[in-house]
Amino acid sequence: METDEFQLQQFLPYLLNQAAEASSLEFQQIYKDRYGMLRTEWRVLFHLGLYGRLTASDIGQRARMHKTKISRAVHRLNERRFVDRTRNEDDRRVEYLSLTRQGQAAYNDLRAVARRYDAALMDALDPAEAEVLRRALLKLSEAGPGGFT
Amino acid sequence: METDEFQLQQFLPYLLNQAAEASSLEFQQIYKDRYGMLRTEWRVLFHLGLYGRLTASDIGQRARMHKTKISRAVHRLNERRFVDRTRNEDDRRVEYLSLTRQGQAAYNDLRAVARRYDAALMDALDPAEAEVLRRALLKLSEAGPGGFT
DNA sequence: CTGTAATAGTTGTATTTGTAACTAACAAGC
DNA sequence: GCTTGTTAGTTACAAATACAACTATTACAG
Repeated sequence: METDEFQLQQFLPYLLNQAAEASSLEFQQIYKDRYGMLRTEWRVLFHLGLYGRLTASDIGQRARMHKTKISRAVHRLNERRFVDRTRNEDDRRVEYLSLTRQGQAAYNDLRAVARRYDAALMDALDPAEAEVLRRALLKLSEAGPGGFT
Repeated sequence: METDEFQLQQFLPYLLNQAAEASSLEFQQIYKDRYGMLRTEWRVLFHLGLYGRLTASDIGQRARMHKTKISRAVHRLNERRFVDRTRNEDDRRVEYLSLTRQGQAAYNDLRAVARRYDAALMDALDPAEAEVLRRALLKLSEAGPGGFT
């Protein structure tokens, strides 16, 4: 048995994807069932709930989401009266997005669920471990491997 | 400023997804450019490279991947002569999958890249942190939050 | 002004994915 | 044997995504 054998379970991108998928599954089910939202829509909703009025570009930067995804998510959220769109009259290219009353209610509800969900996930970890995990994930989110290719 | 304000950056599924996406991007580019593979195909390739001959169901269990994804990945990998399919004559429902010489070569190449890539990712973390991260990710991969809904 | 480039956001089309229904082969009860 | 159920894998169709090309508006150089 070679000791330097490559282990798939040790490959960080794989591990991260597995953990991300496993940990998202049940929560995804909740916003889908309750509000018929897709992941992109949920993300837009949460950004607006957290930061208030934003443009599509703002959300794109913060969430690292492509503008076409955002455009379509916003369209659907607006259609279902979760989001208001108001054009900036000083620069008619940009449009401000904000939650409607209904959007705010959905956000409040899902935020509460998310808090409990997060706590339940954390139960699998001890507190020190959880803290290190968060820090590490933030670092990894910043960028990929430094100038790999 | 409320101290119990929900923070999106603290929500584990979100953090995990961000980190997974960021950390997969460049590697994804490599197997796509060099071998025209999709993520599902890469995963099948790696499972066969690591564990040798497997059935589609075996891969599905190990990788937590749906059978239709595997079916399609195997089809394409076979088409491009990366994997061989041989029917089990004792039970003609099952089919054994294994790497061709060409598949083995691709696996060897990508495994080497993955090792270096992983090392580069790890450089952003200190060793103790990396160890905790791996353990935590494995725990989270096992299951979602315990009986949440 | 006018032409060129940049920015915000949208739409079109080809890929990919998810879900359910399907075929084929085996197993087990009667 | 024949029905019923189960398992392995595939296929069909709807939904979602990626990528490129597009419109509309502003900026700015000459």
